[in-house]
Amino acid sequence: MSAHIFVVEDEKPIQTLLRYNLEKEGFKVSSSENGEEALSLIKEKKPDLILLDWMLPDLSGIKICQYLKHDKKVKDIPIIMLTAKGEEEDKVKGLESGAEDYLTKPFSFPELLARIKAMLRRVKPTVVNEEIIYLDLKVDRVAMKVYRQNKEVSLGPKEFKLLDFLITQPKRVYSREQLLEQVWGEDINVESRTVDVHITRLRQAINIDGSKPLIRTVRSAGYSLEN
Amino acid sequence: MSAHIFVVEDEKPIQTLLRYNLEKEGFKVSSSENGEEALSLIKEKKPDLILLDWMLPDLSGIKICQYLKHDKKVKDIPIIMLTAKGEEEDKVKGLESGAEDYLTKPFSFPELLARIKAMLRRVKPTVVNEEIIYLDLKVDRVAMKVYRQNKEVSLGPKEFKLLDFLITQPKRVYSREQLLEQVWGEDINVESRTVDVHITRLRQAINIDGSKPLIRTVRSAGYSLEN
DNA sequence: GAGTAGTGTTACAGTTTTGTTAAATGTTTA
DNA sequence: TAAACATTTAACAAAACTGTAACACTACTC
Repeated sequence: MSAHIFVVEDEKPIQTLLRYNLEKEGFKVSSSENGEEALSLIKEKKPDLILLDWMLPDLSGIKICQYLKHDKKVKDIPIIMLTAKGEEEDKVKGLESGAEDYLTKPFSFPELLARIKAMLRRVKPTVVNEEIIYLDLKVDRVAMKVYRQNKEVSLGPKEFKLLDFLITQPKRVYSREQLLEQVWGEDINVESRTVDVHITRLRQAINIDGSKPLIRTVRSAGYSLEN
Repeated sequence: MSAHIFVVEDEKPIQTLLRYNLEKEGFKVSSSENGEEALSLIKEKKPDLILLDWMLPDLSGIKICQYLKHDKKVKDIPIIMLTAKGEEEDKVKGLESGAEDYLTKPFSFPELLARIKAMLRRVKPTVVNEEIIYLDLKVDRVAMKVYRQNKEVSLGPKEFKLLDFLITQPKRVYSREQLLEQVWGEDINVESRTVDVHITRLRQAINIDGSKPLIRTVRSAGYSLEN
C-alpha cells in the first residue's frame, strides 16, 4: 500500500519536515529543490502523487504543472499545490493548469495527510495494469504474478518483493543493505547473508530452462537484475 | 460539457447564487435544502458532482458524506464540501469521511468554478455496469443475484458485496485491509481474519461442481478473483 | 417465542516461508 | 600457489500464514 510521493520544494526546512512526516506514515518519498530537476526525476520515477511548491527559484509551479499535464507518461499523476497565503489568483490558475488540489501555507500536517490519502484513494483504481517487463521477464504488480517467457512462475512473497524491486531499475546494482532496507524494511534486523540466500532462491525460481541466470552478482558490491 | 451538479445548501441566498452562476456556466443544477431529501434525490438523479454544505439543519455533512460513500451506486460521485471559516477539524474529518475537496466560506465563484472543473476533468466517466461477467460467473447488481454457469447461486449479503467488489477488477489482488475497507466499511472495526472466513464461505457458495475455486489466495498479500 | 440465517471470533492443524548456520565453491591477492 | 576473502547452496528448525470447524451472538421471520 506504500505509495510513492514526490516533493518539489525549495525551502529545505519544509522539505525535510515533509519528508520526515511522510516517511513516518509509510510513504516512499523522493524530492527535488528546483523545477528542472523535478521534471526529469518525475518522469523517471513516476511517483503516485506530487506535492508541488508554487514558488520555485527557476520554473514557476504553473509551468511545471502545464508541462507535466502535457506529457502522456505523467499526466495522470495527481498534483497537490502548496501556495503562499492568500494568493487567490494563483489557486485558480493552478487548478486550471491541471493541479488537482492545493493547500495554503502554513498548513497542518494532518490536513495535508488527509488530502493525500483522499487523493490516493480516488486515484489508485486508475493505476491498473502495472506491468513491468524486462527481457523475457514480466512482473504484474496488480495480479502479483511473474512470468518468464510467458509462462507463469510461482514465487514466495519475499522473492516476489525482491524481484519486484530489482526490476524497477534493471542493471542497477543494489547493495545487500539497500535490498534489506527496501525489501525487508528498515527497522527489521536480519543478517545480510540472508539476502544471498533469497537471491539464490529467486534465481532458481525464475530459471525456466538452463538459460542465463538473469541476476548478476557484483562481487563485494551487491546484485542487479541483468543477463 | 454539460455536467450535472447537485447542490446541498440550506441557506437560500447562497443556493440561489450558486445555481444562477453554475447554470450560466452551462451546468445542469439540482439542489436540496436538507440532508434527508438530498440523499434520496442524489441516489435518484446520480449527478456528476456534489456541492455539500457542511452545516445542515438535520443531517450533518459528515453523515451524508459517509452515507453516500458507502452506497455503491453513488460512492464514486465526487463531493466538494463547503465549510465555515476556520473549521480545521471539520476539513480533516470531511476529507477522511470521503469528500474529495473542500472550500471555505466565503469563497469566490471563480475559485469554486476552477475546482469544479478540475474535479470533473479528473473523474473518469463512471461505468455503472448492471451486469458484470467474468468467466462463467455473472453478477447482476440491480437484481442482486449471482449466477454460475447460468444457474443462480444464493449468497448472503456480505458474500455478495465481497464478490461484487472482487469482480470489478478480476485478477487484481486485494489485501485483507482493502477488502475490509471496501466491503465492510472504513470505520467499522473487524478482525482481519474475518475476511478469510468469508472468503471460504464465498468459495463454497460459488463452487457449483468440483471445478476450479475461482478465488486465488496470494500468500501474505490477499485474494483475487481468478481461476 | 422458537427457529433460522447471517456474522464475527477463536482455536487448531497443516502448509509454506524464512532466517541461520555451516560446508562447499569460487575469486582475488600477495 | 596458497592464503584470504566472498558467494552459493543445502539442511533444518522456527515462525508465519491460511483454511476450516465450532461456537456465540444478533436480527429477523413466522
